[in-house]
Amino acid sequence: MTDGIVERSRPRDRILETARDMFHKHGIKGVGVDAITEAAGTNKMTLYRHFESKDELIVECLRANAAKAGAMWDAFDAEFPGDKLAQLHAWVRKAAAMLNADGRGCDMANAAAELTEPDHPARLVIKELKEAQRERLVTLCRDAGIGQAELLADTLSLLLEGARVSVQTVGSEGPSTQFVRMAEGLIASFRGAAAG
Amino acid sequence: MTDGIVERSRPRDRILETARDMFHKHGIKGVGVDAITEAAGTNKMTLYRHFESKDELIVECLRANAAKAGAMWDAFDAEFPGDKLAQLHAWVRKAAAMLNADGRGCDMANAAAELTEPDHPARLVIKELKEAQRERLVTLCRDAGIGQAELLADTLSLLLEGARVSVQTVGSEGPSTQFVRMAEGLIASFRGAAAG
DNA sequence: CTAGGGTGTTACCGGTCTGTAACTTCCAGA
DNA sequence: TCTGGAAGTTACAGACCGGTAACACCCTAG
Repeated sequence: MTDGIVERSRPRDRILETARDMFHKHGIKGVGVDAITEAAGTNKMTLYRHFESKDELIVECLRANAAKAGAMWDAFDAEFPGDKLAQLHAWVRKAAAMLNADGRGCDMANAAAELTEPDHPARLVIKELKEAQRERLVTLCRDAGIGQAELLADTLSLLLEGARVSVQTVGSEGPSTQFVRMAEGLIASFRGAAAG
Repeated sequence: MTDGIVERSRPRDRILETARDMFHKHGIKGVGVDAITEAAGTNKMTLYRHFESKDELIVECLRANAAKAGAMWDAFDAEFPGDKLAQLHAWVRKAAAMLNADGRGCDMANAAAELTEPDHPARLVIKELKEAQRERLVTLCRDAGIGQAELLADTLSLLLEGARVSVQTVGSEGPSTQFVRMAEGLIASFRGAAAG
């Protein structure tokens, strides 16, 4: 009974939240709409009144995930207003904390692995949301005064993405344990280099 | 008609090869055993005479993948016998080449994303095969005379793993384009540091 | 030539999947 | 109190899934 989340709220919200949780835990193709609606304390007809298909529900879940990630960034800015470097270090800490939180990787990456049809509606939003996240990290690095901001941001992105899949494949005791060390080393190294 | 591979060979081999190809392209849950056997030019009964279940077929495919990867390592050793550093650079080049080969990431990582049941037979072999690959890369780094061989190997692993999912999510024009640059920079940096 | 094992064929089982139809119930707002 | 829309219920369609049974075939080893 781990998939609860049946607090009283509007059915659409319950369905969205439950679907996010279950997609994350069991994968997209591993969860049927019946299971979602049951866990959300409602029924299939209500789901199809709010979402025209399972695919649209998937897309909506991905967007909701991105919104939550965006809120995380805003929290960094609120916690260290103006101090971009502190925000970057906060990003590293937060990323590492989420690594050990659960053994499931990034929902977008997992969705991309599952939804292989090249024209699946989810693929477009995955790409656009990932690009937005990259842009945000690049901007943070640049505003933190780092010279090769793009390269650092991309390296950190790949490291984190890799750490997530590593946790998923070999567990949290594998290479991902070194993520903070790698990331901090990189930031220090890039800070040491000449700024543009 | 992209899923062919119906050359005349023993049915078991055809099934295994076809399944590897189709799992890679369409994901595990995206391919049914009927589709595999049809593409392999045989039928479902023959499949179940050679594999006791789809899960066992999946495991066998993963092992075959690992064997192919192992052959790649042997090729490095044959091409640059004794020169471990050259083999490491060859590894980087090969990894980068495979990145742009197709937009699908690592089969093991994809399988781990799809097969969420914690006791799925595939999860065990994924972990053991990934750990073997890590061991091999660590050994190569160590034999190349790098001091912090484990840290370099783990960093390179995460970078590659991350690059693979990046290709899968935003395409080959994203952060993964910088993979070689990142990897070579890391190797140079680790070589510059003091050796144990 | 014959026997037997590997293979192919067809049909089927029970279950699950997404998605829909038709109808009832409930509840809030006028 | 009445009404209209949102939500719940039941049943179903049509497809696909993994897996099995029973039987016909073919080809090679003896």
